[in-house]
Amino acid sequence: MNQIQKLSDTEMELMEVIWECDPPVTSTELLHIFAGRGKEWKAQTISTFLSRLVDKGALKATKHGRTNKYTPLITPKEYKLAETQHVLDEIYQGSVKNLIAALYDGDKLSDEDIVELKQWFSGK
Amino acid sequence: MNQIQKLSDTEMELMEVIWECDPPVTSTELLHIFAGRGKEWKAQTISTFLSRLVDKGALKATKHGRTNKYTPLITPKEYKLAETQHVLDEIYQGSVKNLIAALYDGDKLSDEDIVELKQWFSGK
DNA sequence: TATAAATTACTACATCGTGTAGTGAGTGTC
DNA sequence: GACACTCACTACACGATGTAGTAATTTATA
Repeated sequence: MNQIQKLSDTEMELMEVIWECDPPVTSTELLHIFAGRGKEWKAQTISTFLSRLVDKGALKATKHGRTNKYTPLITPKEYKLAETQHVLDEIYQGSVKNLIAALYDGDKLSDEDIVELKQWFSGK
Repeated sequence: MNQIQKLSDTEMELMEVIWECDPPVTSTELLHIFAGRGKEWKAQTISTFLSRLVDKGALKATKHGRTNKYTPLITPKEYKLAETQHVLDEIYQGSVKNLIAALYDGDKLSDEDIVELKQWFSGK
């Protein structure tokens, strides 16, 4: 399993977009997508982030002629799961029960939540 | 509810110790506690962290003569809960069910976990 | 085939958070 | 009143981050 380094907010923004539009993508495509959303980045800015994402193991670059095509090495699911696992380990000794209990004790579990979860578990 | 800023690793280390030994505490007390654990910090280093923790809203300082006494403004529970809530909101749209489902889909929920959780929920 | 246009790789740089600590000023203590 | 201690303020190096310039390479084109 690939260890993935923590991504910064902007790096995540890039990844979200890359995950959405079906990869592989080029820096120019991304440039246009972001321009369309009002993010007027310079081409180099995008390139820098792409390189860093490659360095961090989130993307793979393959040269097609003069252009790089970037492909994700992780899925959003995997990344989010890793984040979650991290929190779980750090704060709750890896125990989901501890997590749930903490939320409950902290009044973060509404009655509806509980009903929903009971139902969910009854299906397992 | 007090908004608390994110604490760095070392800041958390301080907080953990402060939470353990019953507050309020002075910088000198902390200095000795850390010295006892092999953390040979300068007095000023501790002081700086304490100020920052005050700035971040994690501690309150009250002057007793020349000395400051520091009292936590949040409990470990509260802090951890806030962290958890943050992740929950960021990644799972605040839905505990989404979280659980993601863990399940990612094979992070063992059979024992499920049994344990079912049992826990049956008590609610 | 020489040149223009595009894209990447390398480098730069300001800003911020962090870990670590010095200095000087104020305030109890003897 | 001299001394010692503690705090507030300031400093600083380092790494991450956001942003981008420059130079080299490569492709399309005149």
